[in-house]
Amino acid sequence: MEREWTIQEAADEIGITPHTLRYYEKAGLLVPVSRNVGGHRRYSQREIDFLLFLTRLRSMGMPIQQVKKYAELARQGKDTTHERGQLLFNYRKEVCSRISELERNLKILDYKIGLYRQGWSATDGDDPCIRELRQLCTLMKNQEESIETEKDSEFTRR
Amino acid sequence: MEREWTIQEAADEIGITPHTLRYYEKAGLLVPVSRNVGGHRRYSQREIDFLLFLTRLRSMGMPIQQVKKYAELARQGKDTTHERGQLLFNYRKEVCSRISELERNLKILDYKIGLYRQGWSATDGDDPCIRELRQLCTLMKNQEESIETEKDSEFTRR
DNA sequence: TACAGAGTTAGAGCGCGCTCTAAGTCAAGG
DNA sequence: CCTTGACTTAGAGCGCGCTCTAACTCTGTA
Repeated sequence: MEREWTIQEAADEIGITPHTLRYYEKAGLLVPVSRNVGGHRRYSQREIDFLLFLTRLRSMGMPIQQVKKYAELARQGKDTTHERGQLLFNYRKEVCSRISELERNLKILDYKIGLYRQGWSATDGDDPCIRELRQLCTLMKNQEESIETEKDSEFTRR
Repeated sequence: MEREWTIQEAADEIGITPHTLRYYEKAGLLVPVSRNVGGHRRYSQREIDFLLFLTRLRSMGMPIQQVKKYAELARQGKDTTHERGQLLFNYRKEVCSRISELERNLKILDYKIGLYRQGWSATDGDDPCIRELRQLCTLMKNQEESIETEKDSEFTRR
């Protein structure tokens, strides 16, 4: 076996464009990939798998720089296992709080949609529950501001 | 009463900067706000409330253009009630699918974190469950691609 | 009245993450 | 061998959402 993929094949497999794949390489998300005699890139299963995971991180919203950090650690091998775990664990917390922020904001959206379903419009006068909505919005805003993620808290190798 | 807010006060209330507030006005998210004799902006409670809601939309990730669309409809008054409801309802669906995408990706993250907790590293050889992870990643990728939101489906004024 | 500090404008700049271009090289079927 | 299409590079461009600058004006307290 030892199958190899061209850049187009790899891109299709991963769900990005060849452009982006080269960009990721230049940006340091991957170590320069091997080439055939003519200088064309050839991707191994291992690289595809790694990229599949990196694109999951990206699609969760992890910034390129942080993905790069993770990739560099992974390249450095075993010594960085714990640090990588910590990095992913911290990011997990971020994702969780983003999810709950979305869910909190969704409540406001649902409240408004509810009003619209009843045919309400601002020109009827104030939103009947404007005070509640105002409170809700201000609350959300403040909760966002107060999210000071206490870092490195609970990830430990057991 | 009829309290008015300066741009700085309004910005503090809403949780953005005066710069951004002016930018929103220029971008058409608000109709040009009233001025005092010297030409300084003065915000009313009504405008603050409206902005509080718009910033909720923004922090859910709604693009400026779409927020603008909503704001324009709101300005046009009662006739657009249903359309505004529809707009918010469609966006609600988007937010929901983003949340579930995040949750699906979180599973992959948790899986990896689990491996790291056990002290695993890529240099030990392949991820012990690489086939599963690969499958999982590919699956996520495909689910993302196949989200073709059937628009305008279920919002109806009852 | 003076003066610090807050406000005004048009427009430039920036960080992010791609995305595309141009000009050239390689691969492979007929 | 020729041709077509995929690949290569360095670097420019872009869309988004702010964010800042410069040069100026207004406000309000001492």
